[in-house]
Amino acid sequence: MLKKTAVSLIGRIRDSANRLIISELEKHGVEGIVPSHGDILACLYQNGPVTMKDLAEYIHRTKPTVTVLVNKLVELGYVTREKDAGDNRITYINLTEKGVALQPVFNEVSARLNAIIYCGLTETEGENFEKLLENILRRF
Amino acid sequence: MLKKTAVSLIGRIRDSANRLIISELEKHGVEGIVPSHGDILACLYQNGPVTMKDLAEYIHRTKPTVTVLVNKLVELGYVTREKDAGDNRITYINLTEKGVALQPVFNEVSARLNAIIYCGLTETEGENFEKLLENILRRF
DNA sequence: TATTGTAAGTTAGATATCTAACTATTTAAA
DNA sequence: TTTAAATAGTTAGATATCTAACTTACAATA
Repeated sequence: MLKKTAVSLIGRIRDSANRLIISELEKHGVEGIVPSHGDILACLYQNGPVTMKDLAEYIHRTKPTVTVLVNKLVELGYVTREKDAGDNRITYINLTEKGVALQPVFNEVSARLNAIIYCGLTETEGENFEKLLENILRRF
Repeated sequence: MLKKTAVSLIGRIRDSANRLIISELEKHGVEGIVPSHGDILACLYQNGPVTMKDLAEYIHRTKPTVTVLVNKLVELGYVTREKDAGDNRITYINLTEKGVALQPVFNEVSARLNAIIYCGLTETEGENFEKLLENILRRF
């Protein structure tokens, strides 16, 4: 018998994941960073300098939100803004040394989070879970 | 091969679900209501008058958040506050007629959302999915 | 070339959410 | 009985998020 609790559970898992990320980062002495900031840093670790527009797409947030998030990361010294030489509308976001230095911490937090999510699942079950989530997302 | 995308997908499904709820409610002429307001109304539909404290527990939000959410629902005319006669610290939240009248709309939106989530799953698969989500949540 | 449109980014204003601090009331302990 | 502790709820202040409107720069078309 279905309980129809999936939506609620998904919301609560997201909340729990966000809290865990914030508290793990604080344990490593990193303060003022929330998961969306982490998404931005993750994008920069993977792709190098990225425009505001591409950042917004990557982290699935609007451009004004990304402006606010990047402002914060600039204040905290993790990234810098840089105007594109050819097209003056475009701003590239770059990691600073401090930003680069954060990568091992992020990998650790990420591993801890994925351990909680995937723990107890076989490889196949994990793959099926991911496929199921992808299919759900596609139906919206 | 695991992609380790589950956390990200869960976050995006939540965002999509929230957007769907808001847009479906607006289609029915209901404005200014977000999913957390819906959680409060759902609690009232199921349990009748409830205290602020119990509401907070039920919807997994803090008391100050519930205060804000209830303020909004009062402004919009869906609920009223009522002091407990015996213990003056306690406030009960009651549905108004307008609040009760919203129940069918909520049921419809809820059905639409669950159709998206559970569509394509057999009964057993749905149950396993719910169990999996419950287990993940328990591990945090 | 001038005008019109499009694209990138920020600013403004609103809101849900949190933590911390506060008020008011009830309960417990001295 | 008086004082201390616990409980219910709100207020204050901060922040991430959104939509709408704005600015600036480039592109296209007349």
